[in-house]
Formats: sequence, structure tokens, C-alpha cells
Amino acid sequence: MEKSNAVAALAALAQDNRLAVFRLLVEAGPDGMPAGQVAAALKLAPNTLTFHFDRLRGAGLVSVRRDGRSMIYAARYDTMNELLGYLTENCCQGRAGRCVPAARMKRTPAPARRKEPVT
Amino acid sequence: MEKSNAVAALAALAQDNRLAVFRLLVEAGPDGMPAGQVAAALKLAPNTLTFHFDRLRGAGLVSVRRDGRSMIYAARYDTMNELLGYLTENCCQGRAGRCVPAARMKRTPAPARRKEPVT
DNA sequence: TTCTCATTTCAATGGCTCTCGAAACAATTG
DNA sequence: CAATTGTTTCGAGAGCCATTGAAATGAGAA
Repeated sequence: MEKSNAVAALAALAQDNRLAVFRLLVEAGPDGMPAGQVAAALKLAPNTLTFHFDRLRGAGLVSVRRDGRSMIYAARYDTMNELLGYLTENCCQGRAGRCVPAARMKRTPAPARRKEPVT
Repeated sequence: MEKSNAVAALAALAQDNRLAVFRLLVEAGPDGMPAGQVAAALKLAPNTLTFHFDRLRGAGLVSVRRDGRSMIYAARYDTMNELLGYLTENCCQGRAGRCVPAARMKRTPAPARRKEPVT
């Protein structure tokens, strides 16, 4: 994942309602959830929700498909995975051990520094 | 980590310059780096940098100490750790396997989708 | 077709963000 | 003391964000 994509994903999740939406979709599983159901669960106006969905989708964190009159949104785990990868690689001195919970620790002999140019 | 703290941390990192600052501080190690050196490395105006430092500090991602006339900023790995923990716990269906790198994947039965995701 | 439901689009608004220039503050040096 | 260096504070402006109400679109039901 590139820096700009990471910033986009972080920005998409850096908002109360959007983070709630994403968590709900994650909970809903790979099959996703109709927009209306999300709106009801989080008590959000449908147009406001569309706005947030657009942002999540723009960051690649969510996918949509139509099912009849419903739009079904689903979390994209792969993107979330890449985001976590980016954060552990670039914000933990190249060694996961610095920042990651013990469960996810991965020993790395030499810290790989500056995979991407620091702009 | 609570949701509001996670949102704050995500927002702090969801900006090009701030993410660059944080990465630089992570690279610099636990001893940190003087503000001026960060400003020089990233070519940011000192007052602009102060603005971003304040945000990172507000999110608990950075600490400061004075050394003579220099203010030395350092990354707070513990907070980054908690953020990653929050994301894996709350955005990966409670099972790390959903989102963490393949190395640690635990297989869960993947239900078939009805229609193709439109992204 | 007409009606209804689910969702999106549009336009507008208040609030927040990021950046800049100028000035102020703090600590060391002469 | 005054001068210099490193950083912060203040004030202002352009632009983006999140939300809202009203209108429009798409798909199924009558």
C-alpha cells in the first residue's frame, strides 16, 4: 500500500460515524448489509450515510452490490489488511515488535528502513 | 483503547505531513528528534510543524521534552500499539485472522456471495 | 401504468483544517 | 545587558467536511 492510499484509508476511518459504519459492516461479515439496515442501526439519515459510504468506498474499504432495490455494502478486509501492514511497516521502525501486540509479533532480524521515500 | 481515542489517533495520522512527521519520528527512535530537524527534513514551516505536532500530541502519538532551546519530539509506540490493537479487534470481526497478514491467517469458512461486488 | 420503497443526488450551511506571515516567547551567547 | 537561535502563539484566509431538506433515480409491486 502506498502512502497516499494509507492516508485515504486513515481519513476514511477517522470519523465517528464512518468508523461505526465500518465496524458494523465488519461484524456483518463478507455478505455485507443493506444501506437501510445500516442507517437504522446507527440512526443516520440515508443521504448522510450515502456520503459516508462514498468516502469508505473511495478509500477502498467497502464494496457495494445491488440486490433488488437495496444497495448492499460490505467491508473489504483486504484493504484493512494492507492498511495494518502499512502501519506496522512504516510506523513501527520496520519491526513489527515495536508496536504490535504480542499475538501478532513477527521477528525481523534487520529493520528495513524507508521502503518509500519520505516526502 | 476507546473509540474516541482511536478516532483521534486515526485523524492525527490521516494527513500527509503528519504521517510523514510520525514516520520520521518512528525512524528516529525512542530518543526522538528536535523540531527544527524535523522541519528541515520535511521542509515544513516551523509554525506549521508546531500545529501538526500539537495534533499528534493531542492524540497521544507523540511526546515532547525540552533540551536547551530545542523541543525534542518522540513517537509514542505504546499508543500506536493500542491503535493497531483497536483496529484488529474492532475492524476484523474480533478475529485477527480476518485482516492480519497471511502468515498468521486462521481459516474460517468463507460463505459464497450472491452477486458480484461492484466496489 | 401508477404507486411505493430504497437509495442517491443536489444545493446550501456552519464548522473545522491546513497553511501562512508576523509577532512573541524561551534559552543560550557575546 | 543586547543579540541570536529555536520554537510557539496569534490572526486571518482558502478550502474541505459533515449534515440537512428537497428533489430525483432505480427497481419492484399493484
